[in-house]
Amino acid sequence: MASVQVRLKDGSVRTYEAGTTYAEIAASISSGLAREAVAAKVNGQVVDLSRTVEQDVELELLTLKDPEGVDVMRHTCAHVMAQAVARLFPGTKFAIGPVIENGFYYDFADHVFTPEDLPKIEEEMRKIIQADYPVTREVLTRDEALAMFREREDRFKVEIIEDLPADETLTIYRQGEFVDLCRGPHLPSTGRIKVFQLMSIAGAYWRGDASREQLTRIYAAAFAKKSELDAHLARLEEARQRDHRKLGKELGIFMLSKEVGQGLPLWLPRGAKVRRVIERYIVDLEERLGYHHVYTPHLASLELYKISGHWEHYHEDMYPPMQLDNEELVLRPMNCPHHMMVFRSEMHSYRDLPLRIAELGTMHRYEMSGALAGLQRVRLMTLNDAHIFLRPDQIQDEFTRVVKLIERVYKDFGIKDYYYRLSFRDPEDKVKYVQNDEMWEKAQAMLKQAMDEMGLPYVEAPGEAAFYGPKLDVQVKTALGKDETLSTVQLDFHLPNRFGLEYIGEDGKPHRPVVIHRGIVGTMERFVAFLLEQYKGAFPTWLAPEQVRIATVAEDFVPYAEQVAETLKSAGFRAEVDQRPEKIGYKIRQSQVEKIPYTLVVGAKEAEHGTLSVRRYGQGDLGAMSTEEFIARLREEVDTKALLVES
RNA sequence: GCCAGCGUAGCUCAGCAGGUAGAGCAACUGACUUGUAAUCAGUAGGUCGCAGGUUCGAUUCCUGUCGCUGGCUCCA
Repeated sequence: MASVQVRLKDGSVRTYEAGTTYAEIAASISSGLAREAVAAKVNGQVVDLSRTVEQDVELELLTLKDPEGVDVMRHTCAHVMAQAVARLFPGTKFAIGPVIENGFYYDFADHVFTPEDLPKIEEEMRKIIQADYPVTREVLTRDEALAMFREREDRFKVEIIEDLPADETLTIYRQGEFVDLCRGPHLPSTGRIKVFQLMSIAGAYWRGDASREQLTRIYAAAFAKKSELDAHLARLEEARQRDHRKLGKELGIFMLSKEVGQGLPLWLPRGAKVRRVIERYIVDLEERLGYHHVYTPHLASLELYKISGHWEHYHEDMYPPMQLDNEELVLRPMNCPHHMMVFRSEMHSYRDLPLRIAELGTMHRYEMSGALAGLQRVRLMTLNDAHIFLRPDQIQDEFTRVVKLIERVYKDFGIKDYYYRLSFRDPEDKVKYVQNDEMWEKAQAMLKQAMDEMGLPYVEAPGEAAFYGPKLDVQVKTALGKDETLSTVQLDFHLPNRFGLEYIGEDGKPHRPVVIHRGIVGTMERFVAFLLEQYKGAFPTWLAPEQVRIATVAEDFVPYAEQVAETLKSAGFRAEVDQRPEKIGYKIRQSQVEKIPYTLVVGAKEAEHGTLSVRRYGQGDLGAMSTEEFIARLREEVDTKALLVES
């Protein structure tokens, strides 16, 4: 028998006979490892402990302390769930059951699940785990596998196998009476599963394709320790508490109602105040940076969108045309064509470029009803939009300037948790994207180069581009963990052609400009939703709808409180007096619940000495100070856009 | 749009083997004139999302519809 050298994680090298299983190797190292190992990582690839070593390898034995070990457990747990479902609901068909963050899911068909089924499935899973079935691996040829799953009328598995190359060897895993087509690896036995909890039922399309069969997906969480599951559940609860829909309602930021229409938010006074501060901030900043803000109509002739190509590529997301007089009008889904027309309104010299046309552009998009979510996903939105007209040689400089602007703005809002995504076209998709291979290659390469030269990390996402060009998206996560785009920078060689844009070059001849589309704050709706979640509703002082609440200890001190409020308002701050005949404790509680940055308590002492008792949200009572001191403090906080520091 | 679940007072929620509803907070009235997270008492408020059906009788059961939630797809 040939012997092989196995290099372990600690660098030591041991010799085994070829054909030794990794489980046996684990046992030869220590009884603890024999007990705890769940899988083997061989030359970087995770495999079953039952596999054998056949040549010299690097070996790491994985336990449930390793994230990869936990993933193996999650995968086996998915099989256990499928086994439980097979026992409880015979005839259910199985699609796929992959591992995801914090757990796994499995997609089923031919059985309608209700939430009441989940405890039953969990109970059956516990029995399967208790029974501690060995999980065994078998290798089949493609034809054997095909025959097996055809026999079982498992249409999804059959389709998976049919899509694999003819010479592919396949594996199946068995545990007790259950068998599933699976690449593995798995735990040695079902009894090794630690803690899990079935979380929710959802619909999902077979292979993620909306034109295909809809399956029922059961999501589950699974961890190596109960404490980890508990922590996960606590995080979910925390997330629900910071959901912008809950906070937005509680704090009077916005409302939605079916009487107004789906996805059409009303900005309530407090939300409108926050939005106004953001709008002033970004417009002022952009004007300082050479942007020219314009106003253009929300309605447009359909002609305009035929010229731009939106009608061809984007009409499913547009409200249908209205026929009036001899005009067909649409609600605009984007501002780009209007800004193209602004550019075309006069002749431009190469010296005028870059020309930056900006607008808080309100637009309507017919989003699918199921996609709507609070302010995060709406049908009417206002974008902090701009179109920058450039010479080709200016692309990289200007792109860099825009990315720097994004970083500046994010810093001001304290946004730290984001990543860059280069969104490219899917070359296979001939319908969604305009067809011009050379343009796409050139534009995508330019974006990559610019990001590389700035030294910024990014991920690439094929199939995420706009129909007219690639883009850089800034991705953030919502409280509930969904990825969404906050800011976007898009490179466009297409619309300038469609609109026949020209500038006169140094050579006195007309040239075609390039356009950068960009949204920094993105849409006001999504941005405020994001901020609500990020700040847990406690806006920093510069953004807070009400910065100061003045609470009177008794009615006698209302005149003094009014005087203080007047002083603060004339200094440019947002202050209100709570003069109701309530106890001071009650007023303070209410001010705290409303997450107002500062609460001023005024009574006899303050009125007599002309001072204020200052309470900071998140910090508590700061003691007495003069009105001047307080204004200086406020001014400093607003000017520096200080973030809330909790003590 | 699709699959599943949910829809009771302004808000958060109870209730109902089918006999036309209840709490807390908020609102309003009154008393209390108050010192750092909820003073007390009282009043008012709901065709139980909407429309059909079953039934002597429906908030409760069934169907449809609208909306919301989770997920899929899509997207700023």
